[in-house]
Amino acid sequence: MADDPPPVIWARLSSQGRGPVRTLDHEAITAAAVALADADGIDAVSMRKVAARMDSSPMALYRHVGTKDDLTELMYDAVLGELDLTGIPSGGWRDDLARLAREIRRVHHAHPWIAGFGHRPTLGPHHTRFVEAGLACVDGLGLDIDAMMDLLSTALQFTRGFVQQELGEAEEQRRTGLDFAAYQRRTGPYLARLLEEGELPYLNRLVVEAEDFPDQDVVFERRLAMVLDGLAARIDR
Amino acid sequence: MADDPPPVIWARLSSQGRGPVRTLDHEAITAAAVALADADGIDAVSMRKVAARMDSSPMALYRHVGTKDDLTELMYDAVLGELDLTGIPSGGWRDDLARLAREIRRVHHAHPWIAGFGHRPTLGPHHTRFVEAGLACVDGLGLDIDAMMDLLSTALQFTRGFVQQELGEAEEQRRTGLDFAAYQRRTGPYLARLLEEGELPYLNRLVVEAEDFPDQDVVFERRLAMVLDGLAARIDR
DNA sequence: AACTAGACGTGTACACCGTATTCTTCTTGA
DNA sequence: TCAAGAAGAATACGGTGTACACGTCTAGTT
Repeated sequence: MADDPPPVIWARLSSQGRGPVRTLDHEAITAAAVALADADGIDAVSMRKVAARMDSSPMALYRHVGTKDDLTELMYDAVLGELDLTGIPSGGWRDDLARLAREIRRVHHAHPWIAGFGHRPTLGPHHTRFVEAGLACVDGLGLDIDAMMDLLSTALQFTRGFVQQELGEAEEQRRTGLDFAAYQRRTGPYLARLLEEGELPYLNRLVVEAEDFPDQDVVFERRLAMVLDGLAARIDR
Repeated sequence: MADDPPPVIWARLSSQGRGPVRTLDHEAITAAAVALADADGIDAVSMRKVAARMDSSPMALYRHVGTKDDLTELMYDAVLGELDLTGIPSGGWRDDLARLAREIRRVHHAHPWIAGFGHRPTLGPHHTRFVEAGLACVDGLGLDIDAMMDLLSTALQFTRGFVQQELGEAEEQRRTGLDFAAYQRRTGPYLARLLEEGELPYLNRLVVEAEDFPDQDVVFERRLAMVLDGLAARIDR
């Protein structure tokens, strides 16, 4: 046996053994990192700052997380722990999927920094719990597991795409410290010049005709309903 | 007048004036950065490495891009320039939107690093061209601009959500240098332990019953068709 | 009861990052 | 002719992730 690869982070969450009593554990570290990201954005999460927030030293964290990527994976799963899945599945697939989608969107609003994550599937406890709940919503419809996954994933992939775009601009404003007015002041002159050239009729219609500040909750519900209509057509087939 | 805010990058693409002849311009810088990202991933794109690739110095780039965020915006728009929009709109909204979605997915496969971007709307020439083409696809259906945007955005937001998940795992593998076998070797034992505990019936069904290596092209088309079915229901209403 | 293997946290160090500042060199408009 | 100012280079600063060596504390073994 040469080199066992380093096991996945979820298999490394060991308990107290030999040695000094712990002053740190991965849960406290994760919580500190999440708090930092919530307060100052994901860019503010550095091993040094997390350590400082815990009155510890940067390298001490590496006893518990292995690498910064591990920490971000822990952060992501921790946030998924805030999903409210009570009463799911209820038996009505459409309402259940809509609830899941709204919950996903809700935690993204609570922690906008997760929108930038790759969202690769992990084996974290909260993520697996979420997948279980999601597939349970589309069980009993006479579909095989692949078709069930199609339904669930389509709804959730749309949701994440929506949220990513929705929060992208907001996060950018927070990151650069510019509010929307400042953004418009910056963008306006160039936008005006573009429109004057007259080559962009639809961009022009967007500026002139589109609702100015649409309620994103309403927009989300409208588009989600369309997606769910598409799933319904598949189920009734 | 105190401090004009620095204008948006697209308004700063000046031409030669007084001073030494340029050896750099934003197009060459962008191309070098994109090539670097394609070859070694987005993390390899640093001002120093881009400069080195151009036999220049890091600070020379700042004559042309202002900030690294500007450079990434230029990179993103440059990649959108690879979208093939010929013949769009053709008059059939469903085929057109499907083509747009496939094109978006195609450029993501060609440049996987763009999946991690916030995708906030920019005023880059290729992005605006893309929006124009997209809205043209859903024009003439008797819908106002907001409803048109709903149709287009729903299709594209699903697409980006799909692609982001699809490429997340692949990018992670490339970044960590682990192929799928190594990933499974790493993940397998923990996954097996999870399944043995018997609390995750659907995860178990996924492992046992799901198709092992589904063709992602097929999966994408299947889900995209569902989404477009949902849009059709809205249009025919 | 004594010993020791190993876990825990610390300090230092290295290579790298984005970019502010300063400087020399070159071109062009007046 | 000449000054204004743009291009690019050099240097430097404060930040990053983390490798490595170290002293300290404890649980299990002898």
